[in-house]
Amino acid sequence: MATIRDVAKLAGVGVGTVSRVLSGKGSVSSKTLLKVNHAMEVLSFKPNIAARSLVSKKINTIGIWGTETSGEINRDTLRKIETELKPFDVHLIFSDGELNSKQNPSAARDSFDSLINKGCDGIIIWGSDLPAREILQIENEFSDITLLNNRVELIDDKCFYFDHYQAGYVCGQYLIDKGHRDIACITGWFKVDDGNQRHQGFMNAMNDNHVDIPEELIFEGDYTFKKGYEGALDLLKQDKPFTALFCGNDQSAMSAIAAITGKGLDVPNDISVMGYDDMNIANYTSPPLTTVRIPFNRMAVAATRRLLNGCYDLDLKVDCDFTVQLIERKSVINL
Amino acid sequence: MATIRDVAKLAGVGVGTVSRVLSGKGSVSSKTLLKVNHAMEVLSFKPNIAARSLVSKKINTIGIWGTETSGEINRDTLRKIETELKPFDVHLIFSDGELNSKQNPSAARDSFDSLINKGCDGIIIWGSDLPAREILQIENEFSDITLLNNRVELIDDKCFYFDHYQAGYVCGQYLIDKGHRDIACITGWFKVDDGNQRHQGFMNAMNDNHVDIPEELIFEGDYTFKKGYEGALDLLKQDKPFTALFCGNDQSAMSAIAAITGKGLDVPNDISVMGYDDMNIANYTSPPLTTVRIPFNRMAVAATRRLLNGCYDLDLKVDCDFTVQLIERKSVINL
DNA sequence: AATATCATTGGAACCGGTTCCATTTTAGAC
DNA sequence: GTCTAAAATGGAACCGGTTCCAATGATATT
Repeated sequence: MATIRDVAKLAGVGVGTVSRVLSGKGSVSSKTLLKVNHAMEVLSFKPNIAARSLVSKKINTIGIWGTETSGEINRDTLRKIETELKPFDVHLIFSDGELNSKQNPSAARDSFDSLINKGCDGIIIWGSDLPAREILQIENEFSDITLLNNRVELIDDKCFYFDHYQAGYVCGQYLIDKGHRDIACITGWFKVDDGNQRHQGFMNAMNDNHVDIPEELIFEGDYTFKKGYEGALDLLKQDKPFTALFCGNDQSAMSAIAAITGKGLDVPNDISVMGYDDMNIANYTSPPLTTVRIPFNRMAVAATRRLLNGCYDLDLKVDCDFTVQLIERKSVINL
Repeated sequence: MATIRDVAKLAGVGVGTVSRVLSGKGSVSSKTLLKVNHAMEVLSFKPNIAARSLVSKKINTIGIWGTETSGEINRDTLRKIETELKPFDVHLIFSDGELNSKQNPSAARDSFDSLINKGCDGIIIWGSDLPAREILQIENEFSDITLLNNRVELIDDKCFYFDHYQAGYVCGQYLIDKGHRDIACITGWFKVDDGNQRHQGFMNAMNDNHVDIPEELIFEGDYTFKKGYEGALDLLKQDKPFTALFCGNDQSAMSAIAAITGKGLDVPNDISVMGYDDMNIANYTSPPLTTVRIPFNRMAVAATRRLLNGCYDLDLKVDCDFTVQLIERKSVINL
């Protein structure tokens, strides 16, 4: 592997000159430029990233951290983030908080620390799995972070969150407007803030409309396909008929539909099912899912830009306006 | 940020000694060990990764590259790969070949090069989007690669592929065994080898059983939800009734079911649908999908280990035996 | 007590870039 | 042709680790 000194020697110039050519900063005569470029070509010179990082103190990678269940770290979103990073030649590494959590209870923090030890220029923290206290401490020792789908009071400018309370309320109100009164729930994951918020919003919509949901019709889920399926079967077994089911996310809604259909009932004619998130799959369930659109991708892009601004002293525009949008498809009918 | 020299000074020892403590190699008296550890603690010393990489010529990250449509680079698989890397403190960065491919036709290669320029210790190449000639050239200049779901003759030991021909044949034979004779297809993506292979296997099963599929009942898909949906609608419009539909992957099967159901037909009673891959979603479609299991995760783990062995001179066990398994659920009936 | 052996240690040199400054070259003004 | 300002250039010093070797200290052997 050729080094900058090899290039300098071959081109008959000093290393400083080659470096100037490389960076495009400082002045270089056009004659020298040609010589150097030619030498780089001949030696197929590639600058060593480690040497560069040693001086710049930037490794041009940012980390993203979140737990398996806390949200939708899906490929599509990751790709959106990558697209933001690409123009600045920044790469993304991720670390999964839930990894090995059974063997090691502190795995969440461990996996986070692995991003810090790696020396990432910045970290996107997805979800609210880390206590606020710890986040503030991290922010203090290692300032370049942004939070996605989480809110911590003292660093509000670094938080990109969504009003899940309102979205939950919208869902509840929608089902009521459609004439449903016997309603069941497969909730999100209560260990995580947004799961509570959307449930609270939903329940308050029920309250405000004087609709009572018996406890047996509330199943605590965790956003997975598995729990959605089990939850629907469990709810059907209760001695309380219902005409609508609200699910904490689209994945559990999809598997709930599978469970309901598997029992010989029809969605939406026997039971309406409402999702939450508007993931890609929501278009292609049978029937297509009525749901509420959470602009995760836009939030992720905003969090990424905020982070880039902080890490690399940029001034990218950051969008902060995230609103609820109800997406009516075929899984909820008018009673 | 404290450096190794700060630690040495505080502990009253030389930098070599601190380095020896850090690496655990070479001998250090227990008294000195204590002093050094204490100094590191006090200064909350974290070794600088860039400086380390500069010497070791390893950046402890590997890259994974593949295009959007070529396969199932899903979160689950990435997580499996990460789990393999974690014990060796290696991170994963990925680059998406399909990114911006509309604006820039050479984007696939660009995104690959970005991994090389980054200086990754090794790269997993997923799918067969890169021509064999280019792969061999890459292997030549940059030997640490493994191929996942692709086969290139001269570097067979670095390839982890699956017999899609056989799997396609199994699917065809299964539908025939179930009594189906009027069969339609939404194929995989023909630009990619495995798409051809599974289709070829399937068609040969048809041939061997003297079943003829009219051209109108073969829709060329691309593995996406979208094409699956459109494909099913297109096939239903043809003037050729069919009792079974074979899809190139589970995603297109799922959306095909949505399309068929949306037209008021029943799966499987009117039309049986067969998937391919056995992704997680296959359990939760309505009805649950009969499909064929492709052990992507195991293949990915094998490719990862092979790469680790090459990059870091390890000797991990590499599994190479990947066999077809038919998964019967509810989307195909006996005629 | 003298010697051999081995454990322990300090620190210079190195990895391959960037930065900065002193020096040389060039171009323009008179 | 001389003077001056600006452009262009070379290379030492530096970033923060690792490696290696010479030097020292400790222990065992005779």
